[in-house]
Amino acid sequence: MARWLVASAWPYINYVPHLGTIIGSVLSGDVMARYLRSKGEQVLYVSGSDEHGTPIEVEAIKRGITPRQLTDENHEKVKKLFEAWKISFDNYTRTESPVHVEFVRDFYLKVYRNGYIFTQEEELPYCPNCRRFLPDRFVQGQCPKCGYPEAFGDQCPSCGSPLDPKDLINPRCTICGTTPEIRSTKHWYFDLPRFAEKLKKYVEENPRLPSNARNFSLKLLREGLKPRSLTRDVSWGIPAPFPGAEGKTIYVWMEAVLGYISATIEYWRLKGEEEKWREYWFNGARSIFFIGKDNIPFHVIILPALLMASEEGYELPWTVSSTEFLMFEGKKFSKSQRIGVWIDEALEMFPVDYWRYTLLSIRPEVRDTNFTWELFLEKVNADLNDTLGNFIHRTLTFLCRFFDCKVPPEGELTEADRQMLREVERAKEAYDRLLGEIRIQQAVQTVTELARKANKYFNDRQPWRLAASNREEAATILHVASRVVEALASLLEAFTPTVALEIWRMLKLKPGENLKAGHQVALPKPLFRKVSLKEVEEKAGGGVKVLEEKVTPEDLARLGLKVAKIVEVEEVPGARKLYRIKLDLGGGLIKQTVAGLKTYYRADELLGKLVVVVSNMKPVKLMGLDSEVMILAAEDDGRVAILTPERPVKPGSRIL
RNA sequence: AGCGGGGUGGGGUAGCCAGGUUAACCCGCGGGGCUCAUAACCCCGAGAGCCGUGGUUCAAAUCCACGCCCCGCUACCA
Repeated sequence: MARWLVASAWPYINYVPHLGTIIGSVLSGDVMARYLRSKGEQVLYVSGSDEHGTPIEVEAIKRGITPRQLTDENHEKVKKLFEAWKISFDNYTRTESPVHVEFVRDFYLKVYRNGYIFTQEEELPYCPNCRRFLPDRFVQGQCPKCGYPEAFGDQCPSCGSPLDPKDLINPRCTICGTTPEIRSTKHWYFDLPRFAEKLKKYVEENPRLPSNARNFSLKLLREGLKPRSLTRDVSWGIPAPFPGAEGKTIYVWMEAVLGYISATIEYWRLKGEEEKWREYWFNGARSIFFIGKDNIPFHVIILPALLMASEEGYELPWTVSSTEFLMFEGKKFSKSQRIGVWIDEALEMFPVDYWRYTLLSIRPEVRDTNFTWELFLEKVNADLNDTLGNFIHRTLTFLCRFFDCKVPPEGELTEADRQMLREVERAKEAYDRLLGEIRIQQAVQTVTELARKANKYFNDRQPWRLAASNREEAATILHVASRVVEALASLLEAFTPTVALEIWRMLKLKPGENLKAGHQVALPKPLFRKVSLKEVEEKAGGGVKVLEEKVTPEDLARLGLKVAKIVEVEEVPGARKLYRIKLDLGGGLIKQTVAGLKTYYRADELLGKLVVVVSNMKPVKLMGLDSEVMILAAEDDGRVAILTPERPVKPGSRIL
């Protein structure tokens, strides 16, 4: 029998993960681990907290604690959260684990002795005040290409040009603001290009890789691999084991990917079976990695190359399930802008299986998908509550009301009954086939679809009509319906484990046990409840989530949209983009605005123009000048056009 | 800029790799049925011809080319 290692990407724990992080990694991995276990396979599911590196060090400094204190705290928190999310890890460990540290050092020493590591001097920005070398992201300054003042050392967010920190004008350290200097430092490199041929073969000959992972990796290989730097001048990390590398640590990415192995070792060491981990990494063991698409190079290129470089004969990743991204209400999840839902707040709002079901049913397998509250309501109310929950509840209630909560015997099956039982088998087959291809989204749908068919069956057969007149036939129908409930429990286990357990409990069965005629079930209680938009609004309030509201004519009226005529345009001393503009709003009313139009319009172009304004803006001061209204303009990729009435109307005309 | 992934009824998705019955499913919408069940459930109907153009083919949403649009990546941000 094959041994399976299920692995999910290690969350970087400078903060709690959000919904997008876990659907691609730990939640998907959990489904697969549960599924394979249910098939009787030998499965080990591992992951852990990724806790080294500059961002965590900086976060700790900000909070006045040590990095270790920070990660101790966050690791405990995240670990507990994953338990609450019912993620069935066999080992959720961390990169500070002594087993990991020891393994990484041994591993790289081996790779070093095998001759795949070399050193090189390079020049990097160094902050004399923080006394540290700065990663590119930690240097900010003016972009040499477009002049944007807040460009990062690796890229300008305004014009998109890739940059080198040395090119920035007036560079500064983002931690303390000091001007960095360029210092020379020596670093150790992993000779990745040496594995290009073998990697190409690996990718090309692995038919299981999803197309995004495959194509992206082949593209990287076509473009040519570069040596990967292995070390950093950062104190918070695993000390590099190479001779002469005192004071250097291993770059976080390059050690965290080895965590999959160290977590396996740690698991078996704790069990007292020191050598057993090898069964999960050698001799035909199969590994499945669950990651987001941003992680493809590390799992399809770098990890396999490192395994090759060890020359120990490790099995390479059997497949990598790389999802696209989950968006939140049409936007990227953003910690700084508070866009999204984090896994701690999610559970404070609704039961874990509401989330698991919704996320799994929109798992971004083909393209980016979008989480919206509207969608959440649809999944919970229509799928879970109305379809699944109601079918189970109506069946068990019927059973208790008419048959003393006892499962009746099968009796004589009609074609419709046989058809229903065939649908159960068909659903199980589809479920197996789809999960075998790691198509979780479709597999979830298969289960809901079965419940739908069961509702139809129940309706068509109308057992309530027969309960008095033809008790035997009614009995047969309820026998069949009960078996569907039983099947739903096992099919739901991987997706919504808490609900599955609850169904087993109501059936008074142990998970996986078969239902027999005469078996007594419990009085049912509803598995789900409906969620209202209002409830979401109340719970999700606090500015964390944004609900898309439809606008009424009254809302439009609130803006006080009016036509106004520009009667005066003046430059604002000292401002690069601003004009001070006076507008005639009709009836002798003159209001002033300060608008950023100077780069788009000359003063004489604006003078006399009829424009659309929001007349009841809350006044603000810009460059010390009052701005009371706002001129509406359209923006298209850097070009700006003022809105103006299509034929002349009186200033002050209302806009409807 | 280059590269990768996409553009399918009003909304959300599947189908595309392995071309082929009336383009599937959920929500929503209009009408009807049932009353066992959590105002649930079931049925019927309206609504797209699959971004555009051109090609390959007996046959294309599915393959190819070009164009337009969206998202992401470009690897010392984790």
